[in-house]
Amino acid sequence: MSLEIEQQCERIAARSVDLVSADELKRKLEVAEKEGRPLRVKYGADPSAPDIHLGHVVGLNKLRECQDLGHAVVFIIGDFTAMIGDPSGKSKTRPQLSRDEVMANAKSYQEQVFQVLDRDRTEVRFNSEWFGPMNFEDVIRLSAHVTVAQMLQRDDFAKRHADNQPISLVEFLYPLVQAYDSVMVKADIELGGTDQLFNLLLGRELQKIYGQEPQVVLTLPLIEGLDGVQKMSKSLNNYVGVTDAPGDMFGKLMSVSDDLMWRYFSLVLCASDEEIATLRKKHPRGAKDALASRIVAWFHDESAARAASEEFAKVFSERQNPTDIPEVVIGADLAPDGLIGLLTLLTTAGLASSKGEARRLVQQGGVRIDDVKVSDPRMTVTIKDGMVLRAGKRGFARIRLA
RNA sequence: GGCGGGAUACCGAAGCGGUCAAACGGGGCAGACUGUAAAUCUGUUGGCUUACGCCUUCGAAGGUUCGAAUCCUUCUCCCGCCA
Repeated sequence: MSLEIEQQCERIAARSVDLVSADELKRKLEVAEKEGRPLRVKYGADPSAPDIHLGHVVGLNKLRECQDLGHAVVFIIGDFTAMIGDPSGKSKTRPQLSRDEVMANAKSYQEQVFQVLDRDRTEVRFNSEWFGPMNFEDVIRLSAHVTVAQMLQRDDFAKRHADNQPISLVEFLYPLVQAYDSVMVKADIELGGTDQLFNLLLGRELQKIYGQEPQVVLTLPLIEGLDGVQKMSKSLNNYVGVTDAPGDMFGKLMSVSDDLMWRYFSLVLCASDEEIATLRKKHPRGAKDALASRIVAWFHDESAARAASEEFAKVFSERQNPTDIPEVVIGADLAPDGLIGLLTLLTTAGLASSKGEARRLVQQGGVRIDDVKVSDPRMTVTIKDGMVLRAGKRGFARIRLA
């Protein structure tokens, strides 16, 4: 029996960065088993952006593992927080959202989340449930529990304070809000990215103050985005969304650097070290194809993954035209006698946002008509119905005459 | 309340009367190469124009000047320090 606890502990701690503390976790697991109740694993989500990406999946995977061990996930949607506005990791204040926006986001959020989580072992809560009814007096009482010095222990606060960067009072309130969530749901474990460590620990402090046993804190690595350096986030546009179309998803994953792909294998696909060691022996191109295929298959299906892989090879390895090319209808008014200026053609086809950009594309040798390179920006094109215009590696349009 | 600092193109950041559509870095885009939309290297990166050139842009509005991102005035916003 105790061996089993040992194993559970290991499973839960796998891939994690911080665990506060292993002993407490063990004890909680023992008590839970004795009492025959699941542990409550809390995870907070910010519904200010409606779509989840692979960065979130890292945490969701861990939650799913906990569920598979028989525990319960308390998934908190920070609807109250989002309506106030949210300071992002870039230390900028996000715009506040209306109730309707938040609810719409929360809905699509849940749909996506349950592609990873087990619905039956998940309790979804909105934190407006307890923050909504609070009045200002309650807020003051709550904030009295924490000192400014404590707040300044948080790394980014300390840094910004030292650099004379502004810190809004509201930002001091957020960790408190999150910590109070833990009190309200009586969390046994809280999970978050490494940037959440302070907030998670504050949850422990607050729980103690409210006479509860402090939650175990578990942090997971923040996965780097497509740029390979900064953490994956929507605002940096370096993310792979779980709702991305199969082709886009596959392509984005193929653009992950060779070094980074192993982290994706581990954190997104939960591949074991042995499995990764085996994959490392393969050609990186093949390993990356496997990575992309598996992720596409997960969030779409096998056939979509196969199709995406084949399409990718066709377009980027063999430099052929893709199977589906968006069609652009050229009106007769734009092309009298079927003649049109090359630059006008490129902009109306949506392959360049201005004639200047179109000219640049042509001059740099990035434009082809029916696979024939064109290099004169001044050229006039005779339109043939069905001709394929290519701009750069990814821009395609099939021209249709009106 | 007092004092100081700042607002420049997608972002960061130079420039401090003409040679500024504005250095440099990042990002983006393109090309070469390749195993890929990896890595690396090169080019390019306000709009219109075949081009000469023209137009818009340096927080906002006025002003000085032959000429302003650069000087003056007012305004708006942001930040810090001392109270």
